[in-house]
Amino acid sequence: MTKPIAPARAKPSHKAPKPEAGYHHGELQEALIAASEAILAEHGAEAFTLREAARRAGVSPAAPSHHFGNAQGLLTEVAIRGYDALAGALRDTASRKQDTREKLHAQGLAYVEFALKHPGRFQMMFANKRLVADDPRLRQASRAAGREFEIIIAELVGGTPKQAKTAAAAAWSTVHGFAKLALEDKFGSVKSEAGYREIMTMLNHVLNYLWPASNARR
Amino acid sequence: MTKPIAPARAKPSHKAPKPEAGYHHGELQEALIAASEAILAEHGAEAFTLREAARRAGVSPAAPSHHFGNAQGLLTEVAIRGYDALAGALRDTASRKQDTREKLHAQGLAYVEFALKHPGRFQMMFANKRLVADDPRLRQASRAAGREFEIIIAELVGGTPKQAKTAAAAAWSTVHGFAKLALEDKFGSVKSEAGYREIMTMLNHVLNYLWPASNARR
DNA sequence: CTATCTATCTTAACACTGTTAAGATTGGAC
DNA sequence: GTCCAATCTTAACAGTGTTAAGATAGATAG
Repeated sequence: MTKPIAPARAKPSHKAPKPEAGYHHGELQEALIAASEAILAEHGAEAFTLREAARRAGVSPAAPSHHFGNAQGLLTEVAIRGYDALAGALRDTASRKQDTREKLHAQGLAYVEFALKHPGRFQMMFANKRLVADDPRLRQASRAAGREFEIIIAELVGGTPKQAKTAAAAAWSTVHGFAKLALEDKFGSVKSEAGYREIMTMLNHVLNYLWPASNARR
Repeated sequence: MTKPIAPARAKPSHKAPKPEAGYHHGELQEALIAASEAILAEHGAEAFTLREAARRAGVSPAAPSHHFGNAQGLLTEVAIRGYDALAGALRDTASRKQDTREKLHAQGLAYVEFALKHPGRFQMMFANKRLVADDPRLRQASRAAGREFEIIIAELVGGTPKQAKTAAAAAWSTVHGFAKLALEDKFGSVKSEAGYREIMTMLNHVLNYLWPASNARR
């Protein structure tokens, strides 16, 4: 599945000057993924439609099946990239701080920021039933993102691996729950810029409130 | 919308011994809600279908519209009852403990237990886009459930109302995030009885890990 | 250079879905 | 006893994901 990455843009050298003539080439996968991400960004996770993705990519509704099998396959690819982006954001954030405690705090902020700025993608990443939940690459991408947390946590709390895992689960739960509740407007509207900033300062308080405990326990 | 609660079961006294003859009467709302809850319990939130709910209630696909407007209306009613049940569970749980700290801990366990035992209902309660998100009764029911947390939290941490709200948000985020992540299999499979118990003991550790801080700060 | 092969895409169809308008049926109000 | 408003059905519409069968194009082999 997912093809061998395509032969690096095979050029139709003799005819058709524009690459959009007749048939798509190796770019369809990317075009479909991009189209899907655009839908998620513009209208949220529930608005995704395989046909709309195909429409935006300029192909027939049946075309995606040859590359991704079905809608779940395409969305799984989108989710994998989402986890990669999330892991990258968490890693970048941590790298910008010196103090371990600050790294964790910054990661918490970055996690929620990611969720609130890319709600459609974020929701889809955690909509197992719309994905191929047991896809190895998806599972690995998800675990890799979680590991970014564990690395900092282990540095902070020490203890046995199991203790670190529990602490990481606690941290992840907090920021994930906060993000989810915020996205469901449980802390007020997140649409306006003012609402967004209010929620982020609230998160700041929440993190300062909960996580000092981890610091004291090493 | 949602009708004036129906005239208390108008009996077809003279004909038709069985109440299932020809037309439904004041019981359709209840029948549809029950059918919807059954679908959620059996196959999860994504499996819900208005037509299937109508099918189970023994009516045509168009019948629900007269009572709930559309699918969102019906699901909103289901979500309201879900929040009521959740609030009741949280209240009952708290009432069974003496120590405030234990009340909070027990509520955390009860929250996740509710989510894991009624995943379909729980997921639907937090699927704003599938509900009439601004329905006053829904908002009130949601707030009432959240208040069960705030009551205990305020008792535990004291401080200003805003501090209490922040602490409640922290507590709610933790258990909500844990439940959500568990439901997406991020802590291992929750299907088996063994997996369920493992996750609940993990939650126990998480709560003991995070919330003692609240205790120390009063 | 030509023939063939295989991946890619389209067309057409199927079984679904939610929603709506128009008509039938009912029980109770007047 | 007649009308009325609520309730339900029938029928239709636009839209969905998926599949099978056929068309097309690019690469490959002779």
